[in-house]
Amino acid sequence: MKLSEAKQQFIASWGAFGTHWGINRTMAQVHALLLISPDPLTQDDVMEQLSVSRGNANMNIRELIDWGLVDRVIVPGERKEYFTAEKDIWKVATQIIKERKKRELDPMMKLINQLSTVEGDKKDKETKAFLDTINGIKKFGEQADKTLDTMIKSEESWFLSTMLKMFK
Amino acid sequence: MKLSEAKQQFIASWGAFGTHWGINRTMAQVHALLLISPDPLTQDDVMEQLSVSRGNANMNIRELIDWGLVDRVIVPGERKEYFTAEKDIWKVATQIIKERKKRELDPMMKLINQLSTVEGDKKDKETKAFLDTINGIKKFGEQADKTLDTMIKSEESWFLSTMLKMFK
DNA sequence: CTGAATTTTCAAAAATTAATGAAAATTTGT
DNA sequence: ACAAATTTTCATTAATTTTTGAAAATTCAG
Repeated sequence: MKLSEAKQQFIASWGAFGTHWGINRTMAQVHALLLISPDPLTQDDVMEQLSVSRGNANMNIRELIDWGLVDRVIVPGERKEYFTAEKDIWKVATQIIKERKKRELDPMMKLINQLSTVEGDKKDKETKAFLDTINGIKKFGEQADKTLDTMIKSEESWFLSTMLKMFK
Repeated sequence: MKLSEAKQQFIASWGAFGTHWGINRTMAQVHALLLISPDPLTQDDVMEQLSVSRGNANMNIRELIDWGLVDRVIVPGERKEYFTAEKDIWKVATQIIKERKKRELDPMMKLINQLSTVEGDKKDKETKAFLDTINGIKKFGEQADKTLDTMIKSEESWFLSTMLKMFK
């Protein structure tokens, strides 16, 4: 398989993959493109290589920056902004976990905690079933919360172990 | 907060939550409804309680059965089919992980393995960057694959122990 | 300060995804 | 085997999400 073909394949598949995870296709494609680019790219590079409009490229690049997956790079003597993606896939995973935890797990747990205060007779079948479900989710969420925090915090030690692996 | 209000809240939020995970709103709502129902429900119960059409209810119930999250229940002396959801949230999580692994991780790894055979000079910057990314994903995927298999096979306290192993 | 380069916004259009509901198919009791 | 009950299908419609591109805002060199 030729490189150009493999690149296209990777970008297309990463985009399709993203849609299964609530991420829009273009955003995932921009991320894929930056992941395999040795040097930072400009918005125009992204527009051209993915055949998307200026507005679309801009929105999705900013969204990736929000997610902490892409950084702006200043190139001395250049007016345009350049963008680059974090290449260490373990760091990418950590960052995604961190953001999704913040955006999804935390609000869900807040809601579950509210719902667990529902008034009603615990002898009532409907009430009991509701509370059993809510409390099950609560316990699960608390465990997930702790575990994910541990994972997120241990980031630095992964970096170290990754570096060690690199040199042997 | 009253039970009826809490139920509505839970169903609506679970539905919204689902959309962040590539699951359609109605499917997540049907799941939520069955999770908090002490007894099995019929398609008509689902249609009525969620105000959705027959076709929609039918499609989403079947999809949940495909995912292994909902079962048909035979009620003796009744013509209609009844449906019930697995209530143990740890089992629910395991089942979802199992299915997503099969539907998403496995195909992605197949693609990555193909792409890692790309021809080209490893001295070329573009080729090197591509292969570095692909190989990084490959290693990550292999580790994730093992870890998820362990999680699927083991009971209860898998979450913390396996996750910690993954990152050390 | 000026104006050209660049980035950002956002209303409208396009594309995608989900829902409806009637018809077709299937199941089951008699 | 019949027919009523129930489930499933799927073409059409509706809702949602994404993309476009031109205008507005911003940045920055001279």
